[in-house]
Amino acid sequence: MFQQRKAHLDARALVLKAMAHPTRLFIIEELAKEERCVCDLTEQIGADISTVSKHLAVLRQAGLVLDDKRGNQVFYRLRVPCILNFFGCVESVLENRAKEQAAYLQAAGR
Amino acid sequence: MFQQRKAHLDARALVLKAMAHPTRLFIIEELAKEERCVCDLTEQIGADISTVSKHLAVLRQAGLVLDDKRGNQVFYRLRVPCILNFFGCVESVLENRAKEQAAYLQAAGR
DNA sequence: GACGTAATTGGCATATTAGCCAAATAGCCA
DNA sequence: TGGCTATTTGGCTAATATGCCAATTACGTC
Repeated sequence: MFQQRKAHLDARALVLKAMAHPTRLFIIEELAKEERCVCDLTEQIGADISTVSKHLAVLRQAGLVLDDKRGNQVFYRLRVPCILNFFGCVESVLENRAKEQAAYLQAAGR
Repeated sequence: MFQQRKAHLDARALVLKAMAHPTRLFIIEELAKEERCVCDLTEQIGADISTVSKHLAVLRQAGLVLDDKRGNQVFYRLRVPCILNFFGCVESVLENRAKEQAAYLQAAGR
């Protein structure tokens, strides 16, 4: 892997890594509906608010969400809606896997 | 997060996590061109073959690639080309970030 | 069967991540 | 200013991921 290509791959991997956590995927889906303050997300997720805040920081640093302070709460919103398109593709991966597993089980005579 | 939704998010996160590594992104891009044996990929990447093999196992378990043993080598190919579409979206994230950073530096008078 | 090559697996050391608590920061209102 | 709420940050521990080496497995050839 050449120098330049490596740097580019690293940058991409960072964005993907930011998305690659169930709680952060949840946040992304919720923000796709509408903006939310940290307190609302925290209540939905059921974790410590500091944990949620750190997840949001990861998403922000990756460039996936924007924050907006209003009064003493901070509202987050999705910055890059196109990532939602990707979920359809991920679904197809999951479906393929499920089918394959079913076929395997059938072949095994169960 | 309800039980069912959580399971679904976990499954999605697993697929994303499998993609979220520079070496594995490299492999995905190479396999998008054409199938490759482990030895070829290893040479391109320049890591230990066991390391590459493990990366491929991660991609396989996530359902992203398929393997095909021929003779004493194993050829891998991309199973889900739609993930390539996503890279365009990731690029836009990276571009936005770059622009913002440039604006920030300019505002700071540099 | 013995040898060589390709690939996977096990094991280990190191690095990174996640989540909680406690402490600090920031804004609102009395 | 003091008290209250919302959020972020620091610090710690536990869990997970990475990459190498060594050992094993699988295949082809002699």
